[in-house]
Amino acid sequence: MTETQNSAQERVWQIVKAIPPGKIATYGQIARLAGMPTHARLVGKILRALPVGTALPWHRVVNSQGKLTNPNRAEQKVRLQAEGIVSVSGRINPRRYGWQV
DNA sequence: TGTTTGACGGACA
DNA sequence: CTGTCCGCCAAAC
Repeated sequence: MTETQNSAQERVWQIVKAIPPGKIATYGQIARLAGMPTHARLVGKILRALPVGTALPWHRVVNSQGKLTNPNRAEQKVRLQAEGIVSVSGRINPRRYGWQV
């Protein structure tokens, strides 16, 4: 494993960890903040590799359409609701819950 | 080293 | 609104 891979991974972790409670961010947004504007999919890949029970708020990451696309979306929805994030018709309103950086 | 995959995104019908 | 298509590119295969 190279250092660039490592730092990319750590940057993503750092950014996800910085998402405020009650807010959500998109994969593309995280990729851009990490300096990899074209690697939204890589963000998903990195999050997928997180250990179960990680302290990172992975549940605050959704796609650009405000939808939950991960394999564990049921759990994610529960966690989001626990933070007061309401989805309308299966979507999250970015105007209210989007993470303004 | 060539091919496929994918927690994406945006354009389009 | 839903569904389809394509560009993207590191990883996995």
